[in-house]
Amino acid sequence: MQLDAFQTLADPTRRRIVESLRKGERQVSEIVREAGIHQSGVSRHLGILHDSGFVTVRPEGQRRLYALRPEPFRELEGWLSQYRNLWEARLDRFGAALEHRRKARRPKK
Amino acid sequence: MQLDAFQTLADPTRRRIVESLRKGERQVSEIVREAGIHQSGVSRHLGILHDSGFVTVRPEGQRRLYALRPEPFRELEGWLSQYRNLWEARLDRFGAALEHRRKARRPKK
DNA sequence: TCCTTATATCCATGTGTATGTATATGCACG
DNA sequence: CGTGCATATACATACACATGGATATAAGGA
Repeated sequence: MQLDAFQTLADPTRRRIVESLRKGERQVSEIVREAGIHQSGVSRHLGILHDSGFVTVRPEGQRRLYALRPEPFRELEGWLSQYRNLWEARLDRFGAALEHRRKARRPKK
Repeated sequence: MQLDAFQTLADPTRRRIVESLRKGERQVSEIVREAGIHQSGVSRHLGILHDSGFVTVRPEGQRRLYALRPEPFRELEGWLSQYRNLWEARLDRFGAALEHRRKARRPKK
C-alpha cells in the first residue's frame, strides 16, 4: 500500500532490518538471524522496504542481496531540516529549563 | 502506550499538526481548523504528541497553547546521522553537482 | 447562576497491519 | 529428474489505532 518514510520506519522490526543493512548488502537469511522474527515476516518487511524505496534487491543465484538506498534518508533529512532552526536555537536559550516534561498531564482522578 | 519518534510521526494527521506548530505556539482550536479532523481527534493526537515528548502545553485561561520541543528532533537527527555516510558517499559516486561542499576525497568501501 | 466557549475523555466501530504456519516458486547440484 | 536450500506469497488471526459522536470539565462572561 506504499508507506511513506515515517510509516516505514515506525515498525521496530523494520528499523532493526534497516540498521542491519547499514554496513552493506545482506542476504535474507542473514537478516532473519538478526531480526528475531520468522523468515516469512522478514521477506514481507523487505518487500515493504522495497516498495517504499528504502532498499534495492540484487539476485545472485538463489539468494537475494538487499542494500539500502540513499533517497529516503535524504528525504527525511529534508523534512527534519525544516526544524533545525527550532532545536538549534532552543539549545542554548532554554536548555535545562525544558527538562521537566514529566507529568503535567491529567489534573485529577 | 508511549510511542517513539518514528511511530509518532507515522500518522499523517499528526505530522500535519507538528507542521502547523512549526511557526510557534498554537491553541487547539486553531489546529483543529488546519488538521481536517474532529476536535476530539486533535486533542487525542496532541496528547500522544505530548506523551512522546514532541510538545509542551501551557494553559492560558480556558485555552491551551501547544508548542514544539526540540528533543525528539535531535533524536531523529542522531539516528539519521548514522546513515549520512551512506547517502553522502553515494551522492559522490553518482557525481551529483550539488555537492561542492565536500572537500576531502572519500575512499570507497 | 446560567450560557457559551475551549478542551479533554469515554465509547463504539472500522480499518490496518504484524505475525506465524503452510505452501509455492526458483535455483543448485547430485 | 529429484532433492534440498533460499526466498516469496497466501491465509488466518490477533491486536493496535484513528476516527466521530457524545459527554465531562473548566473557565469566561452576562
